[in-house]
Amino acid sequence: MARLRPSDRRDAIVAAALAVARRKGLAATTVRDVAAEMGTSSGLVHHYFESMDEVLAVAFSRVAEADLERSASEMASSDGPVAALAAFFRTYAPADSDWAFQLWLDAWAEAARRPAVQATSRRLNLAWQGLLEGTIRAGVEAGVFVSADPAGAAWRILSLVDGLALQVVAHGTTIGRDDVARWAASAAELELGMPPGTLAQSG
Amino acid sequence: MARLRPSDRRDAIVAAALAVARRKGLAATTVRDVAAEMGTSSGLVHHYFESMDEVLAVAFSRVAEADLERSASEMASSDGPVAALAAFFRTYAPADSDWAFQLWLDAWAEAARRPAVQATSRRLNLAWQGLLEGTIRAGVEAGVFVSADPAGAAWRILSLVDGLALQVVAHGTTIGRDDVARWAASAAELELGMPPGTLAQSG
DNA sequence: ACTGCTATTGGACGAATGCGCAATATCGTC
DNA sequence: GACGATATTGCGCATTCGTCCAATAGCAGT
Repeated sequence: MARLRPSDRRDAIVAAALAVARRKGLAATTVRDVAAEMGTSSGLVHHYFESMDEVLAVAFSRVAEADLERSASEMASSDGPVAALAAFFRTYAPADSDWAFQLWLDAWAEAARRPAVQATSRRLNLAWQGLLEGTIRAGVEAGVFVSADPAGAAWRILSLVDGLALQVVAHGTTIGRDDVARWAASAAELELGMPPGTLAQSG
Repeated sequence: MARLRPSDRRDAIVAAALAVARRKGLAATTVRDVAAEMGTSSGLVHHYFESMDEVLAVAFSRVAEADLERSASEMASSDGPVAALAAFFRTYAPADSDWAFQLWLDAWAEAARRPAVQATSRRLNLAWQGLLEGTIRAGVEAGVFVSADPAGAAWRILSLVDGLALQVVAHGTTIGRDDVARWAASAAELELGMPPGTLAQSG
């Protein structure tokens, strides 16, 4: 196969791993799968990554990080905490693509067996929570939110969205994507002491 | 090893599989593990089950079903909807054991790729939601809960608990088991229009 | 054109997996 | 106590896994 610059090859390996993971799941993605997807030999993968665990962690991290940054930038450019919170619900992963959230499901399950995946998953979840907590604190300071425990509120809102999205992606029935958005928003209004419908108007 | 009646042996195999899964996780449970746990040969497992997949599916279904029935019976024998709800939070799986919830994580991730797992997972999740919805309707009727949408409220409470427990089991930090119980209960109080602390007193 | 660096190859290795099968042990029945 | 049915054994087979390594091939700088 063509000789690539190291940074390009690393990207190619990660991209190939994601292509396979999308088809077979993160847990079932093997070194040989990745090599075959790229059309190269399997030894090449270990020339760039210490272990398969690391490949999967980096692959997962790439998509998850991109989603996080997109939400973060949309929230940062919003006009005030209420609009930022609305932007959060609008851009949170499951809204636009099921497969990205399926990757989260895979990562959560694999975390118990793959240290690198667990570290990445935990780091990104903490980042999401921090993003929310910061917005909530800003809203409390601005007088538009009421919360005695911004950190806990952030965990509750994040967990609710994850739990609801889980039902949609894993089971694909009874709950719809629009239910997730609507219910999560109304729960947030309740949690943060906003008048019902506030978030819907700002979305 | 002692010669057992077929139905007893099947039970013993499933029990052994669960004992191993408790230690290593369901995905990492092998035929030889199960045999060693029972103190028998590995061939015996295949004499009773078509495949290892079937063993794991039955094992998962057994614990999940048992947890559900235990909660259902505790809730049914409770004194009124408030006590029933408190019983739900008290007996819901992640509260007492991490490993059972790891089974759920595995199941949710695998659901996308294995129809049999998805069917079982969906059925049991629906049962949990139904259990909650029934309790909420009873509470609304009795005048102790306020809810315009009992079905949605049940999904929100269930999803919140799942999402919080997920953080505990998958990442093992930042959030503790007691946070899950406390936060879920207070969110339920908010959701169902109960005075704060109501559930803690009934727990 | 030559040379040094390294990206890439392709297979070997050991460990682990699910599964199948002939041989053996053990029970209930007559 | 002998016999038939079958529960149980113990190992072999083919695959697959992650990892490693010596050999090869291709590019950059002189």
